[in-house]
Amino acid sequence: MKSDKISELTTNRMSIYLRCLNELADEGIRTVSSEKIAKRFHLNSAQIRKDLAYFGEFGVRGVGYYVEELRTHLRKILGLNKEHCVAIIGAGRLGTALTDYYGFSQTNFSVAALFDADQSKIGQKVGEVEIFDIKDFAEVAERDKIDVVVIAVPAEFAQSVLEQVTNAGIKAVMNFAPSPLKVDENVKLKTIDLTTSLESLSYFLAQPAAKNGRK
Amino acid sequence: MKSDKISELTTNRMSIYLRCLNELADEGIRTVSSEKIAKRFHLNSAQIRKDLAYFGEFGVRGVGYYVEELRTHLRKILGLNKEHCVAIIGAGRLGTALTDYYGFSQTNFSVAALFDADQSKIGQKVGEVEIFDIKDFAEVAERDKIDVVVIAVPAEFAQSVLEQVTNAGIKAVMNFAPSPLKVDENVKLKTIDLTTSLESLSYFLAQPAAKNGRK
DNA sequence: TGTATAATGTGAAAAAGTTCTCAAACCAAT
DNA sequence: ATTGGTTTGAGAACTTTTTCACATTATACA
Ligand SMILES: NC(=O)c1ccc[n+]([C@@H]2O[C@H](COP(=O)([O-])OP(=O)(O)OC[C@H]3O[C@@H](n4cnc5c(N)ncnc54)[C@H](O)[C@@H]3O)[C@@H](O)[C@H]2O)c1
Ligand SMILES: NC(=O)c1ccc[n+]([C@@H]2O[C@H](COP(=O)([O-])OP(=O)(O)OC[C@H]3O[C@@H](n4cnc5c(N)ncnc54)[C@H](O)[C@@H]3O)[C@@H](O)[C@H]2O)c1
Repeated sequence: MKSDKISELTTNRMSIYLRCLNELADEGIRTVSSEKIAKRFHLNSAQIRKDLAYFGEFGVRGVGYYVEELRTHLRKILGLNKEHCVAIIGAGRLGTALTDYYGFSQTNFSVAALFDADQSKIGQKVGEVEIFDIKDFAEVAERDKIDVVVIAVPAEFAQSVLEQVTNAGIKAVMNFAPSPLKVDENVKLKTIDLTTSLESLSYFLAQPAAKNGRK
Repeated sequence: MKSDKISELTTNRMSIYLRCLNELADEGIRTVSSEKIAKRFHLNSAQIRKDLAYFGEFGVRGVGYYVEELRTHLRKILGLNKEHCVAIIGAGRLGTALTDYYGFSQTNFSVAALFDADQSKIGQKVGEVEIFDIKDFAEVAERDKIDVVVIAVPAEFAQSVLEQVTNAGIKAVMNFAPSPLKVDENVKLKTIDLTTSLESLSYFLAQPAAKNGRK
């Protein structure tokens, strides 16, 4: 198949598939069918096959997929065969929670630097990670080979921070500020909006069909 | 129009529209057209009208929408005309960051309680919010009228926590653990998966089309 | 009152995404 | 080799979501 325009829904699922395969590999399972993956992880087998087929023919008919081999393919496809250096902008509550999280984690992402505008925070450290002045972003990012930025500043500053980091050449940004951001189309922006998620839950609770209420 | 099966994409956008209207109201703007909202917040005007039309006829032809009136409708639709009490399970780094965040916030959601399994944490407080033993969840949740739960425990415990809270009658759950959870269909589960989001960004960086690289 | 302008609400068309189905390919056993 | 059981990959069918296009309804003003 080998298509070129892959939807984000598909790439998100690729990440999920990788996680599933990691679990299978940990258990020493060598081959697995799309049907087995689907059953175990509550997914749809046709969708798994279709998603994978966008990227190549990884399976063997009558057999399924070789777990190790497919893992390698997925890691390659997702760009996880290289280390990514993450900078977090905003050394507040969320920023520091994320720093600890990714700093301690076993993934290909490591937090290389924190940035803030508050002079009293600059120079301090969160765990191993130093807090720099946001003014020095371009310089530090170049030196530390930052390729992913997480925005964790108050909403009103998010757009300006976004522009600062994209001007410095950053192409991938994850945003936690509840603010609709405008970005150049050659930059990938992913906004995680907790308010929207919570309000969507609230909508569900408000529906009569849901037959809510304790007991 | 007044349909009954509304997609989650639509409800998420309703939350966005409400945020936009709040901003307009703050500026003293009284009426606005779908086109104006779309231009300003980088949305699609036809989609705004279609989304709103699922719930009623809120606009006036030739005029647009009355900002205050539409806000009221949106808040009602999203179930934001009542307070929601949130419990966060897992008083770790993420759990405490979220507690502070929502505790300080101006929304209809307030964090009423934290729960943990670690005996050394139980009885302590994060800001104003007490940490309870997860064993006492049903009891405390009933007393404090908890209606939304946030799961912030390590992945391996997420499924069991989910079952505990749904057994206690909780119908809306937001999950941060990177774990595929199985849930009853009368419960709304929303998983926010940072690993998947980051890996999706990494995929984008790995694409040759993206012409990446600093400078 | 009539005409020009504005902007909604909604069917229809288009696009995107998911699921079904089955020929083709593989393995194991005879 | 041939048969039978499996499972992929991919076209077709179906579903959902988005966008288009415009008749309809409202306002303003002559
Ligand atoms: N805390 C949470 O759990 C949480 C959850 C979801 C979303 N968010 C969002 O994440 C963002 C941060 O939340 P928080 O609770 O960590 O806030 P916070 O106030 O604790 O931290 C924000 C930090 O950003 C810094 N900052 C401000 N302007 C800056 C700039 N121009 N450049 C660099 N740094 C700057 C501040 O000095 C501060 O240290 C907000 O937009 C919030 O809505 C927070
Ligand atoms: N820290 C982050 O920034 C971050 C970001 C995204 C996702 N996550 C996810 O959120 C979850 C929590 O992350 P964290 O960094 O806060 O971890 P953490 O280790 O700091 O905190 C986890 C807490 O959960 C408690 N816990 C364990 N089992 C429990 C149970 N059965 N019932 C109640 N409490 C229990 C632990 O005692 C601990 O206090 C993890 O699944 C993690 O993958 C964390």
